[in-house]
Amino acid sequence: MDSQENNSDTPADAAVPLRQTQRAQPVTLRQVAEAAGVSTATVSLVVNKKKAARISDETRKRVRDAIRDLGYRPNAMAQTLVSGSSRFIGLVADAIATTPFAGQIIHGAQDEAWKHGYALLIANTEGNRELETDAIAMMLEYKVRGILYSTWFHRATEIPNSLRESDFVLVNCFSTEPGARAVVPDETQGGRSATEVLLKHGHRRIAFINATIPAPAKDGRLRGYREALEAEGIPFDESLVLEAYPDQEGGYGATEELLKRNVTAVYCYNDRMAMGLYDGLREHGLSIPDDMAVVGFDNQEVIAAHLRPPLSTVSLPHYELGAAGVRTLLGLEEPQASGPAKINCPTVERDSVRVLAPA
Amino acid sequence: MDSQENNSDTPADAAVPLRQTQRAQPVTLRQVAEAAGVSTATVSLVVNKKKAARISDETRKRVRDAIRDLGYRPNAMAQTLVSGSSRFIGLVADAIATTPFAGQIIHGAQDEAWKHGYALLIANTEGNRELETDAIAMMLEYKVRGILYSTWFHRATEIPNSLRESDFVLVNCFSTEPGARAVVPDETQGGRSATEVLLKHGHRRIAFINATIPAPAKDGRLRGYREALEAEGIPFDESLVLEAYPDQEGGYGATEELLKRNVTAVYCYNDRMAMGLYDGLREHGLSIPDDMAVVGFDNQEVIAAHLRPPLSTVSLPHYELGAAGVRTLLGLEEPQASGPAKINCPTVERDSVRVLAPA
DNA sequence: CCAATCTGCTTAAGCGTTTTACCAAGGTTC
DNA sequence: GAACCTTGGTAAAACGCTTAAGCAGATTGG
Repeated sequence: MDSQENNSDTPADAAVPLRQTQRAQPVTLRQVAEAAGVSTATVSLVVNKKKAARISDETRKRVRDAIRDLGYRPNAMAQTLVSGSSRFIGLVADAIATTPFAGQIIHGAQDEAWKHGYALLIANTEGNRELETDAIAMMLEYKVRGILYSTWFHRATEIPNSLRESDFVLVNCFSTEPGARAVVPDETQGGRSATEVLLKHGHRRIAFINATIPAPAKDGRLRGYREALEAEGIPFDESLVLEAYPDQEGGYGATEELLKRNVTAVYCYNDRMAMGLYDGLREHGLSIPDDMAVVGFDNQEVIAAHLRPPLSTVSLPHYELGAAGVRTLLGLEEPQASGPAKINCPTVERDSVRVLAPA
Repeated sequence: MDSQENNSDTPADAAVPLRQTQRAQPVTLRQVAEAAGVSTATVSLVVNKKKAARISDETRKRVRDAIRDLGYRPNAMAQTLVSGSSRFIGLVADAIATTPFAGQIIHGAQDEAWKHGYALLIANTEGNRELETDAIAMMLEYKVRGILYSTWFHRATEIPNSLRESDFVLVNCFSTEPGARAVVPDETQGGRSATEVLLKHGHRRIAFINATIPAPAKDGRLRGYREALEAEGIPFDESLVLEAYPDQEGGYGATEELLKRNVTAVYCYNDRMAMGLYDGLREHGLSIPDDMAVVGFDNQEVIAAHLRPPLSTVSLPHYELGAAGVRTLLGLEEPQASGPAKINCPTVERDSVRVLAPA
């Protein structure tokens, strides 16, 4: 729709009054019809490029000229009203901006929705149940095609009741309820990948600093670690798994314990812990990756890419989650046999891991 | 609207078939009217709580019961169609997720829009002009109340032509064109505040590591630095202003030069530079804040709050920008005499600055 | 007891589209 | 030249809602 060109032969600033007229009262189909000397049906047929419709080229042109001259834009509300279904997809998020994560979900959802001709309607609930109900109500009133219900960290969730009135997909969260479609990151595969990066570089004694707080990520990332070790024939050694609060302080605080383990590499539950650990190791005069190889998890760009040395890590695929959520909603994704669809967490290799020098 | 309670006297799982019926064919006003034995006008009046309308309590109750039993939701499209103006505000962003910043703008805009009964329609253009035109067209077709046009970093911008067909406000960017409303961060005040944090703690020889790349921020933050010094009667010393690429590497690389300046404090163009500088200072065995006080700019949470020690900085008020954008659009903000409205950049004091020990 | 007012509701037009059914005029066919 | 088809269009209903105008019946005023 490139109808904003100035195709009149008046000077450019003549557009100003025109514009204001338009702003006050948008041009309708009827006006176009009158201008072109045809019925509204004809204009509609031309606008929608109906192949089956029999409209002469001459009339078609008259209509198109009128559209351009008047700067006509279809009223999507009216279209929706008659067609019955809107081109909206709703996205309700519990924390739009607490982390860059939610932003990525929005981004992925928006791109994918757009690709299929849908617009994204977003609402932020800040974890507030009442706001959430209102937000969902609003979306239902706008007759959205469906709703993406997302959380900023991977967790189990309850399905709000009003959500059931619409088609919906859980994004980055899941429910035990049968039949609820959901997409989540594949934590186990991520944990496996993180560990494999270390294994690939020759490390055999690898510590894992897990989180203290329970979460699907905690279990999955540990499972992946075990799986990777076992695939290499390395017996799982419980004493190499530490736990700390999953932030910088936690990583920093775990340094002492870690050094007692006599390992050559460590896999941290997340990048923030790795960031803290960097400080701890540095204080002990140890260098990364020579004295200790480190991998993180999450790929929090601002941190991981800019630590010194840049941190090898595993990406939490938020963009993909948003996009896959939309595809699932629209039924474009293979339906899962059971449980949530698991999205791959790709490895991001940087400089915090190097081939282990022979001892 | 709490209409999803199950108020029938059938068992709870009777809700399932009901739900599916609804999904197929949403309940309309007319159906409610029939169920309640009144006209659609009456239902409409009850739904919209028109005070002036004369409806008996008994009828009112019958209608409300019918609404609840049927799970009626008004069709916002139809409402919009008749009222002529939608309750949408569009937000077009050039980079939704490149940084957490855009997320904050969305968040602020969403909250404020919501407060005034508007829903946010977002589009991400990734800097692509064609996508942008399409996105704006879509918003115009949905008859948005107005459009927020935002950029992820503060800069001058051209106003896309189609944007003019609607009410609009530039957010985090501006145009030289007269009459274009805009909201931007007050870089100069921010620079002043950053410097004042240092001055307040007794520092007098304060370096400024500015960015090499031209931007409103570069000029404004420098101006603020000068103003703050001059307000304290400290002459501006050009040799204390360094320049580096505004990222971690840049900050790290500036360490040597900085140390030649014999200063007790440094104000960095942004947090990422400060992060790099932390590394550089640490390599020289210097401690923050004892050997060098540091302040940053941007308040990029993931970095600033979690550096060791946590970094004092100045906040880029993205949330406020989004919110102020909405208020400006709705005409709730005092109109600016001229130029963009400048939003305050608040100081965030952490531990990277301490009172200067007497020499 | 008639007019005026009030109460409680309904009727119907209209918002901007889409779409089905239909129509008139001209061209073929036989 | 009647029966048919084709072409190029139009008329009108419908989508779900709001709202101004109207209309009965009850109540009040004089």
